[in-house]
Amino acid sequence: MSAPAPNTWQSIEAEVLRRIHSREWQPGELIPNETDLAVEFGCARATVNRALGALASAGLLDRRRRAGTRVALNPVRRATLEIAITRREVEELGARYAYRLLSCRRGTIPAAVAAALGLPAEAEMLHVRALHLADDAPYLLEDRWVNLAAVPEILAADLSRISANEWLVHNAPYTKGDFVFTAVEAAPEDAGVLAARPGAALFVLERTTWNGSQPVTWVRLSYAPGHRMRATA
Amino acid sequence: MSAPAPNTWQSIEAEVLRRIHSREWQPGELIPNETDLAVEFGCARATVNRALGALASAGLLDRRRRAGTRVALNPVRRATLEIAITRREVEELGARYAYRLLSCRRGTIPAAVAAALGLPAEAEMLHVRALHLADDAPYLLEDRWVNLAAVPEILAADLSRISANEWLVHNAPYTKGDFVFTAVEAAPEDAGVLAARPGAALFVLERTTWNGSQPVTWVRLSYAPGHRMRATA
DNA sequence: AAGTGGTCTAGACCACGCG
DNA sequence: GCGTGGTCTAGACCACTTA
Repeated sequence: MSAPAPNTWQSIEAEVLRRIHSREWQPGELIPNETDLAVEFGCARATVNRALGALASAGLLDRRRRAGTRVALNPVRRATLEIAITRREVEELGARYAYRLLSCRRGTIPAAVAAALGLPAEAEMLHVRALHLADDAPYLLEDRWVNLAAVPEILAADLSRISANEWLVHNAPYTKGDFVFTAVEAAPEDAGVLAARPGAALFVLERTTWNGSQPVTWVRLSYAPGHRMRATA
Repeated sequence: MSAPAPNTWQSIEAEVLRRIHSREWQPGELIPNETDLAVEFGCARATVNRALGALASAGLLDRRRRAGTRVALNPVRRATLEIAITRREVEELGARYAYRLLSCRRGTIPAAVAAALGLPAEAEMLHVRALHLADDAPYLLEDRWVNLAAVPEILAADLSRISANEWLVHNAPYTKGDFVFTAVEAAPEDAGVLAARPGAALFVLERTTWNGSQPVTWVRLSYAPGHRMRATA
């Protein structure tokens, strides 16, 4: 007999994963409870709990008190996207970052933005349009509305030097964010800024953020044609 | 004095988050170690560890052994996308799901697919094209290459009844997946299938999956115009 | 060398939700 | 009611990394 395995929670996670993949435990099937598995693996229940918790948060197990733990019938894979400051996103591509403020003024929001934020149309907002560049080529067009009731200090920021994106990340935490990814055909005015052909397919990310229940900002990021956003799971 | 808080790990996470947001702990700053925080909060170190671990995995703290825990200088927000079976995706929209197999035959892979999978060009592959529909309208065009060395059993599946998507989720687990999101202009042949105008902007998801080190499948999902993919953080 | 986070243990209590 | 997972505790050992 070799020495027993160290029984880390990762090793138990791997063993459980093996049993799922090998169909030893079938989709939908109830697996033994934590106490029994702890005995089988010769470890503490907390260790089993950690391993099963990780698999549950990965979508491979369904766990419910009293009802026990089952192998997920329809495993939902979760892909994690890392959303960094645009400046760092560009720098990590190995490109030189530049930034240009296009316009910045107070105004009232379009109905669609008001609806997304849950604000009245007459709310005091700051509208910012800015272009982010990578190696002098247009990289991303930022079209943003900031709720001045939530972040009045942004009026004192010099948005021609620091992007609203970066200023907000450093100065306006948010507790909740909604992300929507779409593809749109470039509108003529956006195409001009992005050096794209009108009608070109643009990858667009719309983000709405709240701090607690207070809406903070709505932003539409239109990437230059050909952009690829990566994720891993 | 009121009774002490129950000191769940969530309550400690919330308190640490409050200190970060309030700038009591500044970006880049070293925060007290787990032992000291456990004393301050009047709880076990494991509880502090769990709370700080959650914040670190959310990207708000940087933790390193010996070096301690710092407030992240550039918090990287992580958005989680749930990737379900297409059938369920449609059904959860409240629409009636339908599926149509367009073509299915063995063949050799294009160079780009071979490169993504890390396979030689002459690998034995199955090429599947299929259309997923929501309420009889084209929803998603699936263009897939399956590595027959990894999943020979798929030849026995009736892919005119169950989609390759669904068959693979239930029969071919993967351990690693790469996702790429882009926007492309609809090619004439794809536009026809999707009932879209040639040149329309399509939201595209390319996924490459491996089981261990063995490539399993490469798939390109082209959504009908107007598709919105949502995520939360 | 020494201090930090990472993890395991054994035990306990509790919240939830099915029957 | 009661079995399940969820969590907390107190203590211990270890791994990593920086000084």
